[in-house]
Amino acid sequence: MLHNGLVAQLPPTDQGLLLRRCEPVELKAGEILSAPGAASGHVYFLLSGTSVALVVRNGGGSGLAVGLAGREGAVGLQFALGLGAGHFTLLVQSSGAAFRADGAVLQRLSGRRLGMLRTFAGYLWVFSQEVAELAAAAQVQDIPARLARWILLSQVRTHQTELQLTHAHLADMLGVRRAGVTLAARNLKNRGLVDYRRGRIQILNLEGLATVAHAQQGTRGDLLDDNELV
Amino acid sequence: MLHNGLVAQLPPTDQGLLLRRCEPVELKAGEILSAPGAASGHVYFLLSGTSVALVVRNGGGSGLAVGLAGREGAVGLQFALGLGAGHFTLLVQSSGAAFRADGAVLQRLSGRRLGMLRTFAGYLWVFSQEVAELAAAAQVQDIPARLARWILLSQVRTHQTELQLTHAHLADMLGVRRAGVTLAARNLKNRGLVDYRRGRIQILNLEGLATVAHAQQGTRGDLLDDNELV
DNA sequence: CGGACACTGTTCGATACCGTACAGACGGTG
DNA sequence: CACCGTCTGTACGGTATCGAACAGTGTCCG
Repeated sequence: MLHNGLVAQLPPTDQGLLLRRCEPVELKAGEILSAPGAASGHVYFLLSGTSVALVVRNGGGSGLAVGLAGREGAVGLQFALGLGAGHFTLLVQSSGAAFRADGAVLQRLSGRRLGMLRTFAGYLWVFSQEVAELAAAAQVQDIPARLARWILLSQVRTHQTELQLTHAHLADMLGVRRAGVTLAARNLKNRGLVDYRRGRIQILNLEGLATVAHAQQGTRGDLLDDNELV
Repeated sequence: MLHNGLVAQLPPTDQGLLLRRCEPVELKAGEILSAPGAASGHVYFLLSGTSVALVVRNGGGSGLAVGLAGREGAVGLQFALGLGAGHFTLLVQSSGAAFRADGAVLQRLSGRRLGMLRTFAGYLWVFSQEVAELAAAAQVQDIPARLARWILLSQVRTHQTELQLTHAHLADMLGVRRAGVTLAARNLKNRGLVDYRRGRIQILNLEGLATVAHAQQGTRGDLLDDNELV
C-alpha cells in the first residue's frame, strides 16, 4: 500500500510509530507546502507519482529549482529536526498522494528513536548531494542538457513516462526563459528522445536523455544542429 | 582552545567523548581531503582560519565550488553517517588547524549518542541550504556579484580580512574563466570594496561587498561602469 | 460551434560570457 | 642583479542566452 522509500528504510517498529502519526493527503500540482521563513510545518512522505520541487525564489517572481523529491523520500524533514524552512519554497510539481505528519510531533518521536533520526539524516545528506549536482550542472551545461536532466529526474522520482509540465513551468524550474525551453524541447523532440503536446511530455528514450543530460561541453559538437533536422 | 562551532553545540559529555577520538592536524591550502567515490574517510572539525571548499569537478580539470566550511562547522560528516563521499572533492582553500576523527569511529559513537547525531544532522541541513543558495546565486547573478559573495563567504568562515586566493583559484571556485575573475576583481577594487596584489585579497568594506553580493539583476544599472572610473 | 484562454512557436537586437592568446609585472632564487 | 615561474592585465572573435514582443494552435466551455 504505502510505497515510500524513506519509510521502507525504517525499522518495522519505527514504521508503525511513524504511520500512526500520519494522515493521508492529496497534493495538487502548483500547491505550495511551505514558504520561505516558515518556522514550522508538516513533513510529507510522498507516494506513487507525486513529486515536490525545492525552489529558491529570487527578488522577482521567477524561481530556480534546486532539488526534486518523489516517492523515494520526503520533504519538510527539517521541521522534524526543529529547524525552520530556510529560503526554500516547497512546490508540488506533480499531483498525487502523500502521508504527512506534524513537524513538532515527528521531532519528539525521532528524539527517542535513534534509527529513525539516522535514516532521516542520511536522506538529507543524499538529497543535499543531489542539490549540489544540479547546481554544478546548471553551471556548465546548456539548456537542452539541463532540460533533459530535469525530465529524467522527474521520471525517476515519479516513475511515469508522461509528465504534465508546461514549458513555462520548466522555465521556472531551470531559471531560464520560457522561449529557451521551447527551443530546447524542440531539440530533444527532433532527436526522438521525447514527444510533447500542450503541457504533456512523453518520454521516448530514457537512455538517450541520460546521454544528453550528462554530455560534457566538448561533446556538444558531435550533435546535429536543430535546424538541419527534418 | 578548541573553537569549533559544531563541537560547541554538543552536550558537554558528548564533547569529551568526541574529542577523545580526535587528533590535531595541519591542513595546507590545495590539499585534498577526500576525492569523489571514496567509501570512507575522516571527519574534520575546522579551527580558526581554516576553510575547506566542497567542489564538484566536471569532466575536464575545471571545477565549481558548491559550499565552504570553516571553523563554524565540519567536513566529511557523511562518513559519520556511514555514507560515501559522493561526487564531492574536499579541497582546502585556506591553511590552518583542524581536529579529525575516523568516520567509522564517529559512526559508532554517534550511533549511541542521539544528541550528537541530531546536531550533525542539523548542521548538514543548514549546510545544504547554503549549497542551494549558492546555486541559486550562480544562476542569476553576474560574475562581480558572485565574486563578492564568495569573498564574503570566505571572510565569514575564516574571520580573516586578508585572504590568500589567486584569480585562477577563484575562477575554479566560481566555475568561470580566470580572465573573468580579473575583470570582476578590478570592478570591486574600483569601488573601494577590496584591494589585492598577487594572491592576496584585502577586504576593505564588508557591507559594500554584501550589497554587491545580494544585488538583484535590475539593480545593476545603478552602478558605475568599470571603464569610467579613475 | 464559436469564442476565450492557455500554451507553444518564432522573431529582434542586446549582452554577458566564453576560449584562446599574449604581454606586462611581481617576487623569490641562484 | 638577472632570471624565471607565477600571477595579473588585456585583447579578439564567437555564441548561448537574455528581454520583449507577437503570431500561431490546441483545448475547453458556454
